[in-house]
Amino acid sequence: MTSTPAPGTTRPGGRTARVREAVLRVAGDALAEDGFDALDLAEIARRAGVGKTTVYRRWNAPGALAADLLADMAEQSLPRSDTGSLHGDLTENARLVVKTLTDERQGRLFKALIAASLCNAQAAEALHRFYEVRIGEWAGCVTDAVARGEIPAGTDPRAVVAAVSAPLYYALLNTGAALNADDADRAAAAAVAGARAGVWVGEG
Amino acid sequence: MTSTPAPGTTRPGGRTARVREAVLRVAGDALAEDGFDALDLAEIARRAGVGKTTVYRRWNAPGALAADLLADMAEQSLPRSDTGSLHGDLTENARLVVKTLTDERQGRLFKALIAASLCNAQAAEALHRFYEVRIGEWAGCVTDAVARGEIPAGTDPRAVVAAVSAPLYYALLNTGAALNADDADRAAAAAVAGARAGVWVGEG
DNA sequence: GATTTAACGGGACTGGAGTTCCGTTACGTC
DNA sequence: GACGTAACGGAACTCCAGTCCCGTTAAATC
Repeated sequence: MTSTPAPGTTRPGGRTARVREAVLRVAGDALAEDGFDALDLAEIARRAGVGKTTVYRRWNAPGALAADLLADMAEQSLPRSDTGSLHGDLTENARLVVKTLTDERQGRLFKALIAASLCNAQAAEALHRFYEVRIGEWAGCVTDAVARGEIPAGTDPRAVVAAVSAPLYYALLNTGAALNADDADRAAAAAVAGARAGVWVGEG
Repeated sequence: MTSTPAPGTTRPGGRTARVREAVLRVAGDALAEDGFDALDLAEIARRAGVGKTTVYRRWNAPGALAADLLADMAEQSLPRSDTGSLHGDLTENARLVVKTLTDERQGRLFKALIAASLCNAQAAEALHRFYEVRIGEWAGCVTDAVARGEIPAGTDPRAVVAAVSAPLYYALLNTGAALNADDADRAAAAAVAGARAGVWVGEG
């Protein structure tokens, strides 16, 4: 389809990389401050000290910019816990999620990125990949628990990790309920209870 | 602040009601088809056979239109199940949610409305109210289960109902995983396991 | 370090979303 | 059924997000 390669791919060196870094940083700030619908590429360019044309050429839509930011975030991996018990590990995971979502900047940023994913196919794909990566990073807690005999063999690790985050995001997005450390602990405890009961044994 | 009352409140009769109905129906179609970011009030007016000025006067922002649609949807209550067991009730609830979210039109509409809620404060409030209403409608399943002695006294009914939907929305929004009846059954089973384990005893 | 051209950047341009103005219609009230 | 005015609707207007054009800079390759 596109006979010409996408801008930034042929010469990803010095200047191009600096422009991308500056734009992504400013875009993150703008998304956290004003939300996805207020994302104005001209404003981003001005704040990043970059030509407006450049931003429109490399990220022709706001959704593509959000997608690129998500791809960048997915690369910044943070290590999982290993407390020795499934309950301990998942509780730490849940508290980390709550800490992130209740952080002023981070919480707004995640909301904006989810909004972007609901408005743009590229951003949607990038967001899904981001969560696949994050879930994969914590899946080891579950396989370790299986090895220790805490939960049944055949338990789907990703489903358990997803079950921890799910009620926290449901509160953030659907009900709008405020989150605290108790919510994190309950989310982890519910996931452990489900795993012990064998709810996620034998998936696809 | 606003000395003049909002348009549509003083004379909510015939014509005004017809305009609102036509605009909300068309807005729902447009949101399901093209998503929230593509919502164009001029286009809505044209399709609804209504003056562009009228739409801008009554719903000055796309988010307000989404909020009004959500308020309308919240009024259309649908009854909960009563199968005689918590597991049976929650499974029916979960399957209903999956059926809704996997429906071509409904799934897209909900995504668009959640996007709207992430871009606009009015829409956010309306969405949160919508889910509070929906959760409240099914809370009786949990209080019944407590009365039957299936789960511990003091269990928070709303938390249990929310726990059923949470993983389904997490799949829809965060991971992008396709949903099926098995996912519904597992969501319900996990909520039951958590409730039996007393995870949601003694909240707020 | 010379050459090629990918990528950047300023400035002019354009299309359409959103606003304003004002005449028309019909809801609510007596 | 007559009146006052809330709400509707057409048309002209404004403003700026997004595009286009073309000259400039610097990354990649030899």
